Amino acid sequence: MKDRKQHVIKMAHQLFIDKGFQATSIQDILDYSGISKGTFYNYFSSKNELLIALLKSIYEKINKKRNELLMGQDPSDIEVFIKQIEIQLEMNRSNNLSSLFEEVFFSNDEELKQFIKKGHFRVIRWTHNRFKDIFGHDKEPYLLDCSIMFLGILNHNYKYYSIESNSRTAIKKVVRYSVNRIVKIVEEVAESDEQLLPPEKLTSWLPDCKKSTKALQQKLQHSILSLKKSLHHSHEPLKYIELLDFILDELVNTKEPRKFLIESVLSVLKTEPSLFKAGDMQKLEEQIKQYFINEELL
Amino acid sequence: MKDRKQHVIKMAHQLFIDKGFQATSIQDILDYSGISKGTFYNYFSSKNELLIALLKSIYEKINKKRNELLMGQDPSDIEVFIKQIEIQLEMNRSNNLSSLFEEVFFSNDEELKQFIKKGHFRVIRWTHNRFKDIFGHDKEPYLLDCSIMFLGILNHNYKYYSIESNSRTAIKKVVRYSVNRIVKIVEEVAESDEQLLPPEKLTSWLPDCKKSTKALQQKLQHSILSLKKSLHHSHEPLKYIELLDFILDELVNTKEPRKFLIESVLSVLKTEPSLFKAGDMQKLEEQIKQYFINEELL
DNA sequence: ATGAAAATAGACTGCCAGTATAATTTATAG
DNA sequence: CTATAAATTATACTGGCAGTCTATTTTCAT
Repeated sequence: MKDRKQHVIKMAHQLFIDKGFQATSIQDILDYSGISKGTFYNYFSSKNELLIALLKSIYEKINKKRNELLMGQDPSDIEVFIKQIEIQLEMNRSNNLSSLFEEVFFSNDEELKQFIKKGHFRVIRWTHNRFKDIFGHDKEPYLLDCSIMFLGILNHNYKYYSIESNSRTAIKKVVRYSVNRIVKIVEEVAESDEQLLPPEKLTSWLPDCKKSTKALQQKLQHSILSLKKSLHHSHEPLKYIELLDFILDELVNTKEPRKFLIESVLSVLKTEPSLFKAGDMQKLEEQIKQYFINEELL
Repeated sequence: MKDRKQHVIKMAHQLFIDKGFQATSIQDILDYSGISKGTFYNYFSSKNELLIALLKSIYEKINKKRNELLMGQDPSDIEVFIKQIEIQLEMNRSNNLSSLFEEVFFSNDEELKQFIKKGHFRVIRWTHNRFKDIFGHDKEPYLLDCSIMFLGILNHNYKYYSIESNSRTAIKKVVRYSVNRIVKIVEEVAESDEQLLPPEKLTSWLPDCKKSTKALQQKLQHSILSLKKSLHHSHEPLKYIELLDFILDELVNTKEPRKFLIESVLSVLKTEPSLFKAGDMQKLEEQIKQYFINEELL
């Protein structure tokens, strides 16, 4: 009955949008979603945990949409970036995320605070990575500052502009305006050569778990190599080798590997059960799963 | 026993700084400040009301310090502005205001939310007024946008920079950096002639109570005129006329009249009780008091 | 079909904000 | 100085909440 858990999250989300997070009591959620207390505490250890589950699912959705927009596009094309940011704001709006965030930060639950904080850091990191794509290597020393300033500008502009009109066109206007500003700021700040925070700070905020990631990558490489070897007997090895190589490349060389892509490739590979030894495929899947769990923890 | 109320506020403030607002129960406040529940609810109708009282006193302090810095200085001197912003951040830091604000916004108390929101608007308005001083009239159409962006940049930069070092020099660095950016942004945005929000929006966010203010101003003008007339018999009328004119000018032509200044001038005027008719002075004082109450309500 | 394991319902506990009432102090008038 | 009214303060009480515990039902593997 996993749908039931999803159902509870959905109902709670509705209540949060309608009444606000704080104002929604657990009893409200029980009544509205038609479950009992035992069930609730079986799913979540607290209201905060439920919120974290909800936010995670929204984060995932945003991430997925952002990645779809980038697929097959030039990463240095700023128009793509603009669309990505628009999506992000649009999702915030439709999920009442901004008010949720604001509410949430006053919580005294340390875990929830950490979660939100990590979320902010991840947004900064994502923006920073995109800025590297867009503005190029020579601007890099200034790009962490610029990411932080960009998000500050964007949030503030949106906050006050949306008082007046809170529509899709409002979002577009705000995003365009904010991006226009940051483009000039990047130029200006590089010229005046002022730096507040060196980009390396990011890795201390969000440690890459480099050791464990490295170790996992080696295991993955090994698994895939042995899979490729066992392909020699296949009648179209090239196609499968390409797929395997893609997986490896996506996991090892991409900042944020696209889970859904990898999963679809895996499913293709699994359509021919005769290709590999029974355990090998499973082993690979297990490792990939582990990899994403690792990613998630940052 | 009015000190007792102040004492409670002070003790609560300490607790808020130590444990956070949400995590502090009313019982904690009662224990820590050695009063009983009845007393507490006699002073404040709720914990939120206490918070509002606390914030008001902090706002006043900040405002006073800011005004002191501006006294006798050139308002267009950006170095003065920098010092004012530094003071503001410094006060936020020492009072743990930023975390308080963040906590507070997730409250479901509508009154408290409105209060905080109004506080944000006032900061924007103050910044906007200062920007008008600094950047001049021709930049005015862009200065509301710039105020909003400046505060976004400043907050974000400070938020993330203070993770690394949270000292007085950190504040200075962040403020200098942020001001350097906004100076260039003002130039750039004026050149590209882009506008998001027209500055008139401010008055709709913070209505001036124009009607009542206008009416009060006329009354004031009248009172002061009659006081000036009665001065003809004095042996040094000029000095007192100047003082009276100063009060009128400060109240009518200044965006944020400096209460402490006006009060000190009033006290000087009152040192010579023979100067004016008994009731006239009192009437003036009453009107000025009314004026500030009006101001406070926006 | 049966027994173990997981899911569910709802009663129960303790805490907290806010209220009502009782006791005490303070102010005022005779 | 005393009596009485008013304000202040202390504390007992209420209702609602989050979270726990236990008994019951459902699910699933064998």
